[in-house]
Amino acid sequence: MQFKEINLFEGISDEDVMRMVSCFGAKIKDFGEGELICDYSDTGEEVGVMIRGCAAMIRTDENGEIAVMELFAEGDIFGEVLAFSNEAGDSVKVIAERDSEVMFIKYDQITKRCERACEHHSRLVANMFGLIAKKTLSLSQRIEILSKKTTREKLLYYFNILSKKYGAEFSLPMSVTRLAAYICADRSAMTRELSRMQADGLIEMNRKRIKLKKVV
Amino acid sequence: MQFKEINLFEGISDEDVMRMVSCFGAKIKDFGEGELICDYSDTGEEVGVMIRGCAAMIRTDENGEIAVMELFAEGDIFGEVLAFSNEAGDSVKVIAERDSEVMFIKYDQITKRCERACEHHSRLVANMFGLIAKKTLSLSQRIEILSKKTTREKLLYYFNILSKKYGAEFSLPMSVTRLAAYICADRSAMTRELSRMQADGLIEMNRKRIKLKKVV
DNA sequence: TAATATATGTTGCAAATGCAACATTTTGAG
DNA sequence: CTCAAAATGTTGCATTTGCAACATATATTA
Repeated sequence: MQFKEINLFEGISDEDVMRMVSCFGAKIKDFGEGELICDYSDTGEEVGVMIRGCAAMIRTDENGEIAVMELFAEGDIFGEVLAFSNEAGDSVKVIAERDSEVMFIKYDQITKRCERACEHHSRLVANMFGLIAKKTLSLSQRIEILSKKTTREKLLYYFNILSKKYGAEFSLPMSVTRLAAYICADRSAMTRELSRMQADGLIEMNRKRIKLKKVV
Repeated sequence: MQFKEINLFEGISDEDVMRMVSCFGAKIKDFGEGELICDYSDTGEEVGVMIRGCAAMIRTDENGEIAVMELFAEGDIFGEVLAFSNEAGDSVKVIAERDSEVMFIKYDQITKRCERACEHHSRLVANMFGLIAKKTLSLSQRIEILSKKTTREKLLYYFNILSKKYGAEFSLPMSVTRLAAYICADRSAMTRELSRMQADGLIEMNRKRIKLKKVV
């Protein structure tokens, strides 16, 4: 295991992580492909850390419609309190997409100063804040995008965010189909708008490769 | 001062709050109406706690357009890391709307275990998690709303959330105009849709008072 | 490799929406 | 109370969008 690559444990050595894990009474479990990692009907006050593999958070509504809410890769954390609202009372589950290893830590163990006063506890708390803040940021970013009126405005706003990160030429970090879902637009309508934007000389596009002509 | 009413300090006595404040080196400042509380151009690693009064987070974009992003009441916390993304590089400021009192605490003081080992430090951290989680929840709730295709679906989803909280009859927690901004719809178009929903027997509505006929 | 599933691209059409312009009501300041 | 400002309600019209039904391209698996 290389815990160093997991953001939650950044700045903490593998040995210290192991020490904290036992101090916290955290559990590490293995899951095969398709196996249920957790179910948010029974609310556990735990945070899950993807040590290895990947998983998907799946929502099933009362009509049986299934939606992938989030994908988790190695190093990602997930938990009931972390970034999803389930006001509709739908079934929300996390399912392993491959063979995976997940660590479960109780929230109150993170917030409490443990009795043995683990050296790196405050670092863990700071990392946790950082991760939640990052998630919060990506949520508010998406709200900014969704608050634009037209598909063109949504796309341009999103492309500008990407261009600030990667420059005027970049590859989409997701498929076109997923992009449509992300900006909550009909896929075909979005493709049509992308064509128009090319015709209007705003972008050049080839598959996932995009060149933003006029950076705002 | 009654710190007990401030969520961040819940479960901590006023005396202990004062003790922690001095231990943290936190500052309490007064602001008059219209005064600048903080500016996110110069990024301070602090969290602000509204002790008294209220304030607004204001964004000004490159075209000089002004938008109220958030309103803060007594007990609310705000901070750079907390729930806003500023990819567009707009000017974001927090302005006092009345005479107000604000406490500023440095993030790392919250995450670090202080040297004098304040008794209630872990309670503070837990409260902070709770507040961020609450904010995260409201953000993802808004995303759920914005992801609905039609104005009617947005409204019904939002009304159902409210009805789970307050029952089938409730008052809007904001003005109709603000509701339109919240669901990112044109105000007049939204009003039109509300009329149609009444005509279709989905709701009864009188000003802010709403009765949801068919709870989903 | 072939066969199948998935992703992408295109278009007509009906429905939903934004926008503008207006009337009316409510609120708040003096 | 009076008056002005803000909020609310209404409607016609042009634009944008979702939807359906396709064709084609790419990826995946047997």
